[in-house]
Amino acid sequence: MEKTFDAARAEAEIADLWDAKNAFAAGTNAGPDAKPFCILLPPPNVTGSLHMGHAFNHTLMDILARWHRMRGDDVLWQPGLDHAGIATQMVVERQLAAAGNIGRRDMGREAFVAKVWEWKGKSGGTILDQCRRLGDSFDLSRNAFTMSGAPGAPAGEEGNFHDAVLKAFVSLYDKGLIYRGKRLVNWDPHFETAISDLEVEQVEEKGSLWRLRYPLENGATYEHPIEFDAEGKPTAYETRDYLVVATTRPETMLGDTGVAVNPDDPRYTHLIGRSVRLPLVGRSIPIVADAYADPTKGTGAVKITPAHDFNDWEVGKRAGLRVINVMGTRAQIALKDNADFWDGIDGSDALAGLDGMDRYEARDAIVTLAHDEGWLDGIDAEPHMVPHGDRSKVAIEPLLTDQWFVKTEELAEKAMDAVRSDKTRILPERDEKTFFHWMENIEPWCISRQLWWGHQIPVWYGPEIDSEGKVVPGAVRAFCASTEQEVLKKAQEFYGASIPISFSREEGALREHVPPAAYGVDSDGTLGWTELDRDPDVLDTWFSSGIWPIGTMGWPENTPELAKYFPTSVLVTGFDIIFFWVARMMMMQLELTGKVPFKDVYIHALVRDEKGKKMSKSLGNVLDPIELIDEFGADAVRFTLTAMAAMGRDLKLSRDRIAGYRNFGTKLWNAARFAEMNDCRPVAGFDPASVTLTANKWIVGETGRVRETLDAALDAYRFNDAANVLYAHVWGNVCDWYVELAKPLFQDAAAAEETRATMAWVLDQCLILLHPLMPFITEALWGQIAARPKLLVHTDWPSYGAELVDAAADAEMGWIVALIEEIRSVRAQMHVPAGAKVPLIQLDLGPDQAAALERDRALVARLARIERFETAAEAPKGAVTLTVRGATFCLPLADVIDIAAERERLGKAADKLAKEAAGLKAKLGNPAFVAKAPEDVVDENRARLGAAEEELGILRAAQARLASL
RNA sequence: GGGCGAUUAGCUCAGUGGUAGAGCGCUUCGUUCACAUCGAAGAUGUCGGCGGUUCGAACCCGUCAUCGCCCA
Repeated sequence: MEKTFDAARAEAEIADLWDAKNAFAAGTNAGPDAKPFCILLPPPNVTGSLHMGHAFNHTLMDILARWHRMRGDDVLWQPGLDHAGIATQMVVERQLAAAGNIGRRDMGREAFVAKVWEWKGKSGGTILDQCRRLGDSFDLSRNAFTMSGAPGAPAGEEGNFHDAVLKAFVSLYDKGLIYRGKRLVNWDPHFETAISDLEVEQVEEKGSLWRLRYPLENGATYEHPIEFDAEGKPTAYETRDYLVVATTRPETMLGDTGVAVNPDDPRYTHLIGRSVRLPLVGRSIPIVADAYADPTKGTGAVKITPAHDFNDWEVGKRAGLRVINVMGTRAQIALKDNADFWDGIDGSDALAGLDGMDRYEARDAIVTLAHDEGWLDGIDAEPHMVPHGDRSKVAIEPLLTDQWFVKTEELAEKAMDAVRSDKTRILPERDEKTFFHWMENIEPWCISRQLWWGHQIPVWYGPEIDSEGKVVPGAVRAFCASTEQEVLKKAQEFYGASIPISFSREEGALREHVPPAAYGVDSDGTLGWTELDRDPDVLDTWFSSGIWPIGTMGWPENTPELAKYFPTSVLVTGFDIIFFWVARMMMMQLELTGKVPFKDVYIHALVRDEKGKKMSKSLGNVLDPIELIDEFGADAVRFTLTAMAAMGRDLKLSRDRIAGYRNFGTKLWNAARFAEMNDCRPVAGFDPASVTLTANKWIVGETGRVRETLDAALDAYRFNDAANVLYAHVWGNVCDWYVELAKPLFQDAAAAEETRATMAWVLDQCLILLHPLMPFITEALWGQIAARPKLLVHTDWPSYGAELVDAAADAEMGWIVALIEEIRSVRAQMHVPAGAKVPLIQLDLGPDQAAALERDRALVARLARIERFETAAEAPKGAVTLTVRGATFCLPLADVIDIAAERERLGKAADKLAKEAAGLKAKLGNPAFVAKAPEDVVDENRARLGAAEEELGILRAAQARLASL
C-alpha cells in the first residue's frame, strides 16, 4: 500500500465500480421485508452547477441513503432537474444575443422553445455529473425533469411530468382553488412578466424624498404651522394655497388620484374632503383621510397612486379613488392611447414629451419641470427599500394585470394541520415556527408568468354566451382541461354540438386575453362558429416543482412507486426554500392526494465563507466544491460538511478544516496499512464476543458503543454528532490506543492470533460505520483488504451494541491508559528524554490494580517506555511520585530530577485537588443537597471527594519528601 | 416596525439541570519498525451583563447590551 490515499485516482475508479454494479438502483440491497425509505433530491436548476450549498445538502441526503441501504431498507433516492423558467429563459436569450441571433420575439414561441430544449440537451444538467464526484448515490436511471413530456420535448425527454402538472392544475381549477383576476402584481420590467411575492427582494437604496406642492382647488388657502414651542405647540403659521406631499417616486404622480392625510393630524384635518389640482396633468383629485398617512413621515400628506403602489391600492380601495395606470410593461410612461388617463383632462405639451420615457428618465424630467414651474418644494436624501426581481435584479413595478392565482388560505390550513398533528415533522423546531408564521399570513399565489419556457396554462378562451344562447360582446368564456380533446368536448357541450369549433394557432396577446376576433355571430345573435384561443402564459416554475414528490413517481397513474415510496421518508433542504418549495409541496400534495408528501423535513442552514459571509460571485468568496474535491478528495469535503452540520446553524467553511479531515482519511488509511503489514486478515465467522484479552475486549466494546451512538445520532439527524463519534473512535480509540496496544501483543505468541483477528474486525467495522460519511476511501480499503462477497456499499449494517462492552475490561483498560498517561506526563515535565527508558517502582497497589498491571505489563512497558518494574515499600530519595486511581508509583529519576520543576508540579496538582475537594466538601456539607439531589449524584460526589482526599494525601507526602531532600 | 436566533478557549464551533469540550492555531519535546497529511506533553474560559427559579444553571425564566437573519 501507498503511504497516502490517492483520492483523485481512487474516487474515479470507485465511482465506475458503483456504476458498473448499478449500485444505487432503487431497492438494491433491500431485505425480504424491507421498509421503504425514500428521499427526494431537491431538483437543481437545469442551468445550475454544483455549489457549496448543494454539496452540503447532498452530503446529508447521501449519508441517509447509504445508511438505510446498508441497513437493508428499500431505498429510493430520486434525482432530477428543474426547468427553472426565468433562469433558463434568461440563459438561452443571452446566448442567442451573444451569437448575434434574432431575439425570441422575432423567432416566435415554438422556435424559441426548441432552442431551449436544444440548449438543455447540450449543456443542461452538468450538475448531475458533478454530483457523481461528490458520491451522490441517487438512482440516475430514474432521473426526472419538470418539463419532461411537454410539447416540443425531443426524443429522450419523454415522461409524464408535464401531464402531471396540467392534471394538477385542472384538478385545482375544478375545485375552484385556482382563479384568474385583475390584481396589482409584482411586475418585472426586464423579463416583462409577473412574479410572486417570494421572488421579490428588498434592496436598500440611497434615494431621495421629493416634496411636491399640489395647489389647492378653487383658490383655497390654509394656515400651516411653521414654528413650535418646547411642547411642540405651533407658535407661528404661514398661509399656503398648496399642500406639500412627500414621495420617493415623483414619476408616478401622473397616475395620482388622491392625496391622503391622517385623520388625527391637526395640520390637515380641515382639508379633508377638499381637492388639489395635480400639476402637469391638471386633474382635480380629492384629499382623503386614511390612517396609512403617517404624520411623522415626510410632510404627513401622501400622494396616492393606486395603480402603482400596493399600499396606495389599498388606500384607493378604501377611499373609492380612481385607478389610472400610467406605465407599460417595460416600466415606461404610457400615456398615448391611454383612455383612462385622458378621461377628464386636457393634454399638454409637457405630458406629450413624457410619453414613452423610461420611469427613471421620467422622474428626472418631472422633477426638472417641477423645479422650473415652481411646484418643487424641496429634496431630502433618504435611503429606502426598493423591491427588486431576484433574477433580473431590476426594480420591480407594481402593475395592474390579469393573472392566475392559487387560493392558498384553505390549502395552508391543511398543511398546518398536518404539521400540528405530527404527520409531518419539521426539524429543527425553530423552522416549524417560521413555517407557521408564514402560513398564517399567506397571500394568494400568483402562478402565471409571461414567459415561454414552462408549462403553458391549460385554459382556452372563447366568446361568452348568455342563457338564451346569445353572444355577450366583450365577455370571455374559459375552458380548462389537460388536453385539446377534452377542451373541445367541454366547449362543444357548452356551445352545442352543431357549432364548428377549432383551435387558434396564433400566438395570443401577451397578457390581456380578449375574445378571439375569429368567431361568427348568426343573425339572431347566437354563435355561428368559433375558434378557441389558448392562454399564452406559463406556470410559475414552483408550481411544477410543487408536485415533485408525486410527479416523479408517475402520478396521476397509480404506479407501484407511488404505492411503495409515497409519502416519502424525509426531505432535506435549506431554509431559504421553506416557502418557495416545502410549504407549497405540502399544500399541493395534500390537496391532490390527501397525503403529506414527507414524514420528516430536515431544514439545514447556509454554507458561508470562513468569515461568515454569504458566498457570492460578486464578493469572490465562493468555494467551488469540485475544486475542493480535486484538492482534498470528496471524502474530506463530505466529512467536513457533516462535522459542521450542527442543526439549525450556519456553517463557516474553511480550507484548514477540510485539510484536517483529509488527514483523518490518511490516518484511517495508515491504520489499514499497519494491519496489512502485521498480517491482520478478516477471519470468517469471527465472533467479537469471544475475545479474551483485555485490550481486545475493550476495543470490541468501544466498537459496540460507537455503533449505537452513531445510529442514535443519524436517527435524530444529528449529523455532527455522527461525524464526531466516528472521528473520536477511529483516531482516538483505534489509532492512538488500540494500534499501540496491539504492537506488544503481536510479539506475544499466545496473544498474536486473537489480536490479529480482532484488529481486522475492528478495522472492518470502522469502514462499515464510516462508509455513509466517507464512501470512497472506505470502499477502496474494503476491496483492498480482502476479497469480499459484496461491495461495501451493499454490506450489511451491524446490529451489535453495548452488550459487547465488558465492564471489567473497560475498567482495566481505563486504568492502564491513565497510568500510561500519568507516566508520560511526569516524564515530559521532568524533561526525561523521550527515548530514555526508566524503571517504574510500585509503592502501593490495590489487588485489582496489581492484577491488571501483571496482565498488561508489556503494554505499559512499551507505551510508557519503562525498562523494568520494581516494588518498594517507600519511595527512594529523588524519586517522583505519581498516583493513579487506587495506586501509587514512583519513578526513580535521581539523576535527572529537576527539584524545582517537581516542586512546581506537585504544588500545582495539590492545589487543584485541594480546590476540588473543598468544593465537594461544601456541596456535601449542604443538607439541602444531600436531602434533595438524587442518590446516585450524592454518592458520586462522595466517591469523588474520597478519591481526591486520598490522592491529596499522597501528594502531600511527596511534597514533604521533596522538602527533606 | 414585526418575527426568529446568536453571544462558551486566540479562531471556528459542539454542548437541553450534576467534574466546561472538540478541531484548528500556539508552546515544548520527539523522525521508537502504520502515519510528519505524524506522535507525546502543555498553556489558554468571571460560558455577554444583571436578576430570578433550583440542593445544583453554560443549559430553565426575566431583563439589558451587542451582533445576525427573515418579513414589512
